[in-house]
Amino acid sequence: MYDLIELFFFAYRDFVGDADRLLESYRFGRAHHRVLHFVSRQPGLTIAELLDILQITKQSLNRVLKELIADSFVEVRAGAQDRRHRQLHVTPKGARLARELAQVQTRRFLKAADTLGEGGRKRATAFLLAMIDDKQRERVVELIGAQDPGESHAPPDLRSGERD
Amino acid sequence: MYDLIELFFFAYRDFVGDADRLLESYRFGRAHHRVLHFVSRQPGLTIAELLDILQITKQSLNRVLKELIADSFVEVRAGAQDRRHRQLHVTPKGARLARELAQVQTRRFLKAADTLGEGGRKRATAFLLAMIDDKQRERVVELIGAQDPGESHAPPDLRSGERD
DNA sequence: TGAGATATGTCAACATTGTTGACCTAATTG
DNA sequence: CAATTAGGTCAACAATGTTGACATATCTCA
Repeated sequence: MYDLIELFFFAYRDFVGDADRLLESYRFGRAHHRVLHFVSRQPGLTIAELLDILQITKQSLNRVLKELIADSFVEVRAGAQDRRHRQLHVTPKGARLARELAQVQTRRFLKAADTLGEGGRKRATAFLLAMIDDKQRERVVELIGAQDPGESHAPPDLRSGERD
Repeated sequence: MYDLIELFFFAYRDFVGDADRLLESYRFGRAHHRVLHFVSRQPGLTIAELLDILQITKQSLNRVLKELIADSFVEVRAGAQDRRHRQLHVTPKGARLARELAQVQTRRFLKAADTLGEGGRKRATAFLLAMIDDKQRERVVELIGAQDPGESHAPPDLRSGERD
């Protein structure tokens, strides 16, 4: 399986490389990307939920989150029921960057799917899913299944008011 | 493609997590792992070749390589024809660790292949290969195709006159 | 109401791994 | 011998992770 080990390494590197190049001009790093991505995907996410997804410490999260907020890519609101919670949302500017980032990475998937032909995407999904820890898989399925995949006309998830 | 983006992220994280846990007891990090892995895969690799594979600076490489050498996981020999070259080899101890690391990661692939059934491995390989930069792909193919996969008694690759 | 528990923020120190830039040695090559 | 090449090393710095300690706001419950 040496070849798979190496392929995974190179493929992941090229995959994140796409985003890295884009992020450079904003002087952001991968950590910013991850935060922006998940906040954009799950509007209203709280700090605790985000920590749970990223599996980093709050100090590490806070460093990048502070910058995203200072630069108006992410917005914080107090929780409605429990005002201790911080609900994170992307601003229009943040949504735009998140979309751009997703686009370059999507392009790579599309090209790959094209190469693989019929059913390529489905099988890639199955493969990646199978590579995830048993204990994490269910949670990840929920996470990615929770939202509609992409460009469809899905209802904006009660997003709470931000629109371009 | 949001789901694929996220799946790739989680899958890669769990994948390297396996090795991380093992490396901890040796007080090594991922950087050490990568070096050990490629040296073990391509005995006689030179510094320049390794830099080319890893795409990091020689200063960064040297930091971890020095430790691997000091702890006798990797061994350096002067090139046979050109004594400026350093030819890197794993020691028996290094080979053992490299094998252990490959094993935990292989286990994950095997489990995934099992889940996916017939042809799963082949398609996973195709997918990962398709995800690699066009410009890098050929080189990667050479890299992973160059060596026999695993435990066999392959001839030491004629690389340049260095012999045990 | 007051005492905890909970969610978050923040300060400081440190580890790992990447970077740039400068400079050094040894070996090869023309 | 002079220039080039392969590699080593020092120093400084950046990004992102960690631990530990402590502060604040808010909620919950007796």
